[in-house]
Amino acid sequence: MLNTFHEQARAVEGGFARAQKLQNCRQCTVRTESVCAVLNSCELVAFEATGQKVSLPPRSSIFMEGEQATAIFNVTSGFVRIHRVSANGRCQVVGFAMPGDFLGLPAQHYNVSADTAVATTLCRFPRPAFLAFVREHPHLLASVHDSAMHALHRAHDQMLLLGPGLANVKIAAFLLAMNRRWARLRGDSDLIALPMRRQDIGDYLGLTIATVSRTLQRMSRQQVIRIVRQGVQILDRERLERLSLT
Amino acid sequence: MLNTFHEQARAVEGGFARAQKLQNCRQCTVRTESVCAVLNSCELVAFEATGQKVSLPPRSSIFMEGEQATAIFNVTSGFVRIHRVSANGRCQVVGFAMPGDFLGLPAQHYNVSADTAVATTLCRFPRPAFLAFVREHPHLLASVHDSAMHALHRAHDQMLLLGPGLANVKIAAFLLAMNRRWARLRGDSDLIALPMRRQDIGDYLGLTIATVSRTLQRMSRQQVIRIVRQGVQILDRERLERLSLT
DNA sequence: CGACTGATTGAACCAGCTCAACTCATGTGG
DNA sequence: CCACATGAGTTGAGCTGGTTCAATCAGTCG
Repeated sequence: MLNTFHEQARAVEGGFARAQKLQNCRQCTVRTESVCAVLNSCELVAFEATGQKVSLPPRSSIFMEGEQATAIFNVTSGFVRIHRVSANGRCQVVGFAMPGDFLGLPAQHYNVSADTAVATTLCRFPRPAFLAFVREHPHLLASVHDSAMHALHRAHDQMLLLGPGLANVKIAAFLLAMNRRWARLRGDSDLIALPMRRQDIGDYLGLTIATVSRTLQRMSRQQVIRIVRQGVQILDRERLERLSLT
Repeated sequence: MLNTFHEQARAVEGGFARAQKLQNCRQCTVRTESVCAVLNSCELVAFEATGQKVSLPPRSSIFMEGEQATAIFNVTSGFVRIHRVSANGRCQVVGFAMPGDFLGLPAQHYNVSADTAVATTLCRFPRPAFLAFVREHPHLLASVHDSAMHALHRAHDQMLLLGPGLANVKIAAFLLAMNRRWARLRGDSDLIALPMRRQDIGDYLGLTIATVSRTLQRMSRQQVIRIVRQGVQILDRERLERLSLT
């Protein structure tokens, strides 16, 4: 087990054995959800050659705010928490990345930190190789740009939640949003996986861990949800939706 | 004076006389701050041909969330408020655009609303023409993408402010951020123009108008700032910076 | 001069915060 | 196998900063 951020960072750099050559992009289960979807099979082979596969244990750092951006990533399994720390020390989770999502959109320096919530696998593309590939394939840039626009849109969505508002509403809207995101990957289901900690939910919504816990428990008592290991189950979706609008 | 959103929208579409042919991009005062900066003078002439100049009175709509995106804009003077309205009716200001900023980054539909805070002039580029031009000039796409990444970064900055935190801190950080943005355009100054209403500042920071007003008045009483018409003057920058970190 | 919009100010209230105790599951080492 | 340490989550009591609601003030524009 890796214990310091420094060791964890080195794992991602490829210094550890868990980084392997990338193979079989064509069989990749999240390809259709990812920026790679716009590449044809020929381009995919060339793209594949520039990347490597990385497996990380839970709670390890992928990259940190302010670091030189040496690579961009594509999440293939697991769950990633993206956050920033403000001058006064408050941690703001600005998003969660799940399989198919793109990390570290090409800027000189990472402007957020990313770490794994659970065991996670990623495709890692060194930045120079990625930039060179993009120059040759402008439609990939268009796709990356689309992905950035989606990220911006989600950021705006989150702002609506972050501001003032009842904890009930925030949590309900958050649960429904997570449900929709999982549905895109795994199909509709009443079960919502929540691989992150209560603290992360709080830092995402601008609530304390105590309020998150109380609110979930209240919803559970009211038979709106059932709290299960690593997630919740929706019992009364209509009521949850009504809550999220109030 | 245009009174309804509908009339205002038509003004921007070019139905009114205030839309004119675009000229003199080379003399444009904000060109170096804008995405156009990457175009050489030859490209600039071609680009210029696709756009038109639009002048709008204060408090008029540029585009609205959900509308078909028919054009993209570049602010050349004035001040623009960008916002979204949540399901429960709360208005969240997600950003302000000032001269040099790009509006309506190319997506199928606008996903935010934009309206002018004061009299504003914009370059308007019809979407099809813009997309065609970008296809011919991939480095402009790169520039637009950079601009989007900046917008994403600013969105993350704002999230840090939006969450929990004392009104003092939010307002101080907001004032300093506005000061920095104006400094890029007009050079360093103690005067901070605030062309938006108190309500907009509140909707931006997740505070009510009452709190915004009280907080500014308190800072004024404490000789940290002086409240002037359409803005504030920094009297004690060091103290303001200390406040913003607390 | 009124009418109107925006800003300021006051008083009472309340949702979520703080702080702290407690539970529960997990893992560790003797 | 148990004793213990650890970390996450839950729950309680009291506090507080910002909200709400409402009144007042100050420009601005017919």
